[in-house]
Amino acid sequence: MKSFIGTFENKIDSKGRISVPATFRAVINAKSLNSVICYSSLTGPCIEGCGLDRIEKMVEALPDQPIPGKSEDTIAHLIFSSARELIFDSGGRIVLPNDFIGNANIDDYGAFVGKGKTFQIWNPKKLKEVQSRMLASLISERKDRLEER
Amino acid sequence: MKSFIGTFENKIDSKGRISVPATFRAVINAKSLNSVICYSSLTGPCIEGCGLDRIEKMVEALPDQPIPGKSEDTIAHLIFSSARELIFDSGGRIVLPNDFIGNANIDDYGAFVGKGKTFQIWNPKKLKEVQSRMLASLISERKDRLEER
DNA sequence: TAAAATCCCATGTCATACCATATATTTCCA
DNA sequence: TGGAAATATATGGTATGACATGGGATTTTA
Repeated sequence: MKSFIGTFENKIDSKGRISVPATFRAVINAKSLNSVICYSSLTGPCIEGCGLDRIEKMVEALPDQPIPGKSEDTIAHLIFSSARELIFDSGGRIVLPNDFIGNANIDDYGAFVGKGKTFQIWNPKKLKEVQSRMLASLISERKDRLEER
Repeated sequence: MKSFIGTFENKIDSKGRISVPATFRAVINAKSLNSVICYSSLTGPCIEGCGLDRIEKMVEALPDQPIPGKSEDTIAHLIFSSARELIFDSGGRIVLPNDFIGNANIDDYGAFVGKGKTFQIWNPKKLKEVQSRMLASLISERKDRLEER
């Protein structure tokens, strides 16, 4: 498997540890990695994650001479500065830093959400809210398009 | 055979296992795959399925930016988050996750419906209802068109 | 030296890989 | 052309191993 797909809900213990779903670990292992890179999402209350390889690609894509005010550059710096490498323990768990947990409003359970090249970690409750909102907007969009005819 | 065609009704056992029709398996095997990717349909009460190759194409097609656009993000969220790789056992069966079964209102039998590049799994009863409704609306549309002449 | 972070081992549950059987379908020979 | 053997397919059951999670030991840092 090359892509992160599926949703998996796992427990966060008192030490902030959470099991990375085995299928996600398989994606990472296929790249001969044993860690994930995580950072606070810029688009919503969740934690974003991916393999180190994707970060490196983002670095390559950046212009060498940063142009002040250029938004991609600003965004990249925001991501890089908050990103952390979280290494799997022998059981396939990672420790979620407190600021990440706080930013994502996570308490005792975390929902891993596959998004293809990346994944996200959500408060399960919040995730359901957002997803139903997304579904609703998709349906209303379709309706609009039909009515346009 | 390259496309999923035909309808096949198979039993679901107590573990959620169901035989994938041999002709569908042949389509998958022709791509040197031994699994199907399934996800809850966004358009009706059924399970959608295809080969991993189709999903990977979708992943590649999505722009990979630090901050994704809203509509791409919605699609990625709704499809990839519910998608799962279901691997054939030695007898050519897959295990249907419970949430898929619930979403599609399936109980003891599942109907595989070929749709060309994809297939669907339905509650056989529900499928008949929907199909007869489709047929009826198609006939009435034709009638309208004939009367216009 | 105390507190926190990291590593290592231990356990119960559940999924799945494997084997077995029955039914349907095809093939091949009389 | 008919019938029997061989094959493929669908379905049932079991046991092993993987996975998620808990706790303690060791190391690091403040």
